Amino acid sequence: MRVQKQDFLPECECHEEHSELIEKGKALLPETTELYDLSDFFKVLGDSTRLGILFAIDGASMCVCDIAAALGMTKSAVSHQLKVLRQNRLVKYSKVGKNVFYELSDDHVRDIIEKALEHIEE
Amino acid sequence: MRVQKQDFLPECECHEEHSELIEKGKALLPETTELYDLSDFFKVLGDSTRLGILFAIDGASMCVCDIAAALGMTKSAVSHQLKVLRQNRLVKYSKVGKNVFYELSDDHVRDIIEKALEHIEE
DNA sequence: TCAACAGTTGAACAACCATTCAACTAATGG
DNA sequence: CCATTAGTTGAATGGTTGTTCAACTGTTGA
Repeated sequence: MRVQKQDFLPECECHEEHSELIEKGKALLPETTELYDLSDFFKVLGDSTRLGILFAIDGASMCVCDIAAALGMTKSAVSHQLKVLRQNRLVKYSKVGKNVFYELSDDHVRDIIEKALEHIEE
Repeated sequence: MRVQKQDFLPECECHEEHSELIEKGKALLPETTELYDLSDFFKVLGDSTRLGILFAIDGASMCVCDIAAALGMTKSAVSHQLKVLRQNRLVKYSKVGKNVFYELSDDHVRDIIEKALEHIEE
């Protein structure tokens, strides 16, 4: 969701005393586009179906039909989510006959999921 | 080991030849609850406002009013998102007079965001 | 040539979610 | 005690999004 910056400032007034703090906080903010790219990336991982797909194809590439069978979902639902993963370059695919085999595009994502798993298991 | 049949199976039939592949994929899936916990965690990070808050308070704790000023948003909107961050233990807070100061709860999250930034910058 | 199957896609629908608004609590200073 | 300000909260609203359904493409094998 694209949030618009407001032209007016929030209604409180404590920032008159904290102006340096606010400047410091502002300085830490990435570029707006970078912030959106980052949240978009996390948004892709923020769905159990898409995560399930990533886990399932970790190890060996699988065709859509098999992924659907492994997750207990329809091909259509899986295909829709594969499209999202494709558009965000988290998976790559190759056609073999009637089948389309998907696999992880790199192991950067593996690391991030690994780290997140460590975080929630504590 | 026998595969347990689900209420509905995907309508395709290629899994008859690929049954080992499917089993392999299924074996890689985490427990359902763990998958949901993981996607919930990423969901929290999948919002530019919440990410902005995390960036802003990285370095020094800030009160709600200042965070709102740094992000150019209303206190209410920020407070709602701080609640989400609180409930997921990504931030902690301390009251000082009328102000409530928020800070990052640990630097596990910093690492994950760092890694994700590396991933999208390529 | 044609039937069957793997996969994709767009529309529709429902569930979800972020912001706004207004009302509220609590702390401060006069 | 009262006015003011920081912060929270619930309801309402509008946008987003995941799944379903049906229709479609393209490949295979008979």
